Amino acid sequence: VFLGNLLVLMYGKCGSLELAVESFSALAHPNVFSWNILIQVYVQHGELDQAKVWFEMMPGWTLVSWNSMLRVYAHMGDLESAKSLFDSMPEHDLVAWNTMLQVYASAGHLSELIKLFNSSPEVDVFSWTTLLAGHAQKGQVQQAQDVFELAGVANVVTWTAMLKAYVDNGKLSSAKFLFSRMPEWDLRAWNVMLQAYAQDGHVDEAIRLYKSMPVLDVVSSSTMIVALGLNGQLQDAVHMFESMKERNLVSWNTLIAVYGEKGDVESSKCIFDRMPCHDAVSLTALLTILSRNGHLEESKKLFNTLPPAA
RNA sequence: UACCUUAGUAUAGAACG
Repeated sequence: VFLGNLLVLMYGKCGSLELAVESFSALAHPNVFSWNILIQVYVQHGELDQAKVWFEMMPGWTLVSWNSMLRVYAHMGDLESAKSLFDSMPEHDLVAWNTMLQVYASAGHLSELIKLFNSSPEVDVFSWTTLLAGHAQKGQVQQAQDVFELAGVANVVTWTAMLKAYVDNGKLSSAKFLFSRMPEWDLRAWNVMLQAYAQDGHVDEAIRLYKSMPVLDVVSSSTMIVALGLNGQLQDAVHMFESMKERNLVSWNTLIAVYGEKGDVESSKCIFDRMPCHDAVSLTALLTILSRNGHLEESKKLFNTLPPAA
């Protein structure tokens, strides 16, 4: 069972729901861990409704199960269900409180978030970071900064959340300063800084940072594609795309959008056709590009190929 | 003894402002 659990987890992390479920069903006697892992896998794949179904099907629950379900509600934005689950849980640990904080944060209920933070019996770096991000998301940079300074605990995630707060609110110089003072950097931190340069049109700085990064991923690349493409270096953007070893849906969608911004409808279409699969973003991107450039008929035609909505 | 849960990154549109 122990090894079987690990297997379910591994499949879940490495992409395949089917394999994960298969190995779950292969377990002769799944225990609470197995069930918790199964739910977790579904959450990671965004299959929230199914995660809930599994949760209700479980023979028994632990704190971890309830916490996982709280997270499901957080993702669904279902504040009421989250609240009532939280209230009906027989006990709460720090993770439960933190997850509930996250519920309010993702629902955008800042005042409730603050209230709950203040009534938490105990807080840690997770709680502080959630509080910080909650303020940032509402554009309250100064308050976010206050939280950052008040916290007294900060790890690379906290620093990055603060960095993002500056970036999202157009404070590039503060962002640069903070970035230079970070005790350590990881891929996400670099990517946020890259994004800062990209959205401000500082292509050269972006390129310099990109070249100095010890690790890169698909996020770094698509960020650079936008930076290059929208700032007069479309060729380089395309070149970067073509030389990517791994692409995901976002990589493709990004290039479609960049071509669209440049009014190059043909190339957008071409990329769209080359993609291995599409999602709602790819479709709406191409639809708007077509219609904005006077290809209304073609846009309609594409729209009509869509399966009827649920 | 061992396995599970919480915070920070990229792409389209729409709404609110």
